[in-house]
Amino acid sequence: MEAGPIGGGQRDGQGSRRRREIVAAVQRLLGEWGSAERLTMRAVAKEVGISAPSIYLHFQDKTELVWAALEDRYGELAAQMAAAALACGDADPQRRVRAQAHAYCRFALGSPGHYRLMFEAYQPAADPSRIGAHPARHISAGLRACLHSCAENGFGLSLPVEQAAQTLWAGLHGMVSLHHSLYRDESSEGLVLQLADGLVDSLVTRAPCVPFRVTPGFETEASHRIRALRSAPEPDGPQP
Amino acid sequence: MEAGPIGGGQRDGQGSRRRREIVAAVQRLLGEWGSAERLTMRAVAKEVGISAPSIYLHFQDKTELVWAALEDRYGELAAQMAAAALACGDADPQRRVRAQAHAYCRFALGSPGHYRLMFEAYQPAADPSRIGAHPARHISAGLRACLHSCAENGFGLSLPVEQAAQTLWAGLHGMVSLHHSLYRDESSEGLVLQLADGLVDSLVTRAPCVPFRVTPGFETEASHRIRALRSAPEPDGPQP
DNA sequence: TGTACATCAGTGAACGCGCGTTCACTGATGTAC
DNA sequence: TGTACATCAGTGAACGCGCGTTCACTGATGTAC
Repeated sequence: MEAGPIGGGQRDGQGSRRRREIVAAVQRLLGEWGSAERLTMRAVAKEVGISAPSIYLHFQDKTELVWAALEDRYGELAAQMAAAALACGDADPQRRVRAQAHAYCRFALGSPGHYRLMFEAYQPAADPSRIGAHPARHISAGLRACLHSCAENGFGLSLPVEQAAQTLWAGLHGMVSLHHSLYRDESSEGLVLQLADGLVDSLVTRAPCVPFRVTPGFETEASHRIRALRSAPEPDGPQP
Repeated sequence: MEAGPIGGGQRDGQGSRRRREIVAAVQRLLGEWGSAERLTMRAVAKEVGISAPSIYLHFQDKTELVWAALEDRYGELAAQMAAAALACGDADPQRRVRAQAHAYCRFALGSPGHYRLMFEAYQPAADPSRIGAHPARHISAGLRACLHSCAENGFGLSLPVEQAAQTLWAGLHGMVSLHHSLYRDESSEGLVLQLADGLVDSLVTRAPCVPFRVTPGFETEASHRIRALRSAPEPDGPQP
């Protein structure tokens, strides 16, 4: 079909044009369907317009294909969050946090198929060496940086920055996850965004009139532990 | 095998003894495995010590079996949360909220197989008339009641009660859900409980020194919408 | 008491399906000489 | 120019597997007479 430079083959570093077509088909199917249950090799092949065995000319197995499709979605989500924060200008940093939270929720609500696959770990990691550096974890980095800038600009945080970022991420994830699982056809995007706003407001107060409520021993021990999570496994917890 | 009153059959209202054995086997398998992926009719039958077709003598299909197993787990979780709150005596209502949050997290972390099936909706509702009254939604009722009592006892809530309860539930769900999906072998129960404590502290302040931060229009409109969620579906949201 | 029958939990074998993946083969293209 | 060969994307058919579920049958038990 395609005339390539040598023997009909066409490679360009990251892969052939066909390889990119296959990944694009996966993105389309995940976008159309709300989940990954029906994402089969045959369905992907049909979407591309080729036979299922042809996929194996470009991907070793299904895991590699799915990860190829997901990997740039993590980057896309991070980019959307960064763009939303940037669109606020250098104004109120609390509004930047809100904007990032909104971007996170919009992505999750707009691409449930991608989101569930990205954060509910149906798929094993393609590269075992990546365990401990799961791309999902980089998502909270933007939130953390934004909360940090809040703290530096006179806003009060109800928790230490590290813990506030983890709490905010978990809260947003919980909101969209419950929306996907239980409220799918009843709740609305607006309602989720309102919940997200309330969470941000609870974590970032306009004036630090209430002093830090530091969980005893958290900053000295647990935040180190949380930081360590991003690179290394760890034994059991301090509070049995 | 069993001598029954008529023709060997043995029914006692809720089902035969064998029916209860099958449900117990499902509970055991969900407890042993961290998920429901391997929960097949053949696996359940093997655990009971019977053949797979025998299950169909007691359950119409797999959906009915799984729901029979899950239904009492919702009640069990609610009971554990209520018991934890009760164990605090009539002391500090903020501590009761914490105790409930801890009970929620402990249940989720201790029974990941059950929890994921309960709140991630792999399984379609057995009884379509139940849509809109999913048992998962009753879980937040205990949190709501506790937060209400906080507000009545001089504690400040950073959000209206209704919204605070939804936010707390979503936050706890997000924490345990991320733990299950991404941090399974790295994070610890203690760390999750610390995060939960921080969330509770952010929502329930010891003194109402900061006035209610009411999302504009939330109490007048959205809280009615949230209440309505518990019984009826609804159209689209106000903030597109 | 014995005999015929009804009831019902339980079984082994199999059905039909969809899945990821493999395999022998095709056919178009480019190279070597 | 023609001919033999190499390369490689792509294909139809099939494999092996596990799944939920069905079906004809068994065998133990209790009842009727």
